[in-house]
Parts: sequence; structure tokens; C-alpha cells
Amino acid sequence: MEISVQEQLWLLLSQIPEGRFTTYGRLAAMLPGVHARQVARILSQLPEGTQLPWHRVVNSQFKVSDFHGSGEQSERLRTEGLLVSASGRLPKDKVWPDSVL
DNA sequence: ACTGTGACCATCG
DNA sequence: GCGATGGCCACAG
Repeated sequence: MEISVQEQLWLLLSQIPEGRFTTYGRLAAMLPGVHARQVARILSQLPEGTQLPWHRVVNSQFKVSDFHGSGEQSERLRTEGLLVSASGRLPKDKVWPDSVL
């Protein structure tokens, strides 16, 4: 018996520390056979009251998607101490996991 | 099976 | 840096 893709995603998500973020593509790359679009879809279906840090996931350009116009994602990120630029971009040195140069 | 849609991505101008 | 384009994949109608 193997756990479902979305459960694996939930596990990964729960491990992103406060004040850091990752991307759909990075998460997808950690789950064999999963495409970024599938990650996005799963996140879009999280229940409203969830404790999982869905807001710590942005697109490949490190920008918040700001779906359905609510700036909630940016708000949450700023609350955690992340600097969100005017264009919605996040600092690349706060990506999770660490990208070593 | 076919079509349209979407919290994406890489590439190009 | 931006918008358009094609590719991708799961899902609803």
C-alpha cells in the first residue's frame, strides 16, 4: 500500500519552514511522475481551514500567483517576514530547500 | 472520444 | 521584464 500523491505533497508542504518558500516545479521534481500543473491543482483543492502552508508555494519565477484577486498569499508571506516586491517577487535566498551555488 | 479550463513552465520576441 | 505561444496533464461537461 502506497500513500497517494496528494498525501506525499502534503507531507512535503508541511516541511517548509516559516519564512521560506518553494515553487510548484521544485515540489513536482521531488515527486516522481508529477508535473507542476498537478501540484497546482492539488493545492487549489486544499480545504479552506487547512493548516498547511499553501502560501509558501509560488511559480517558477518566484512570484506569487495571486489567484482570484485576493492578495491573501502576499499578506501571509509578509506576516512571516518575507519581503514581497511590488511585482510580487520573493527573495531568491529564501527558497526551500537551499539552492547551493 | 473531444473540448475547454487552470494557484504551471520554458522559450521567444 | 513583459506578454504571447505551445506544451503539459488532470478533470468536468
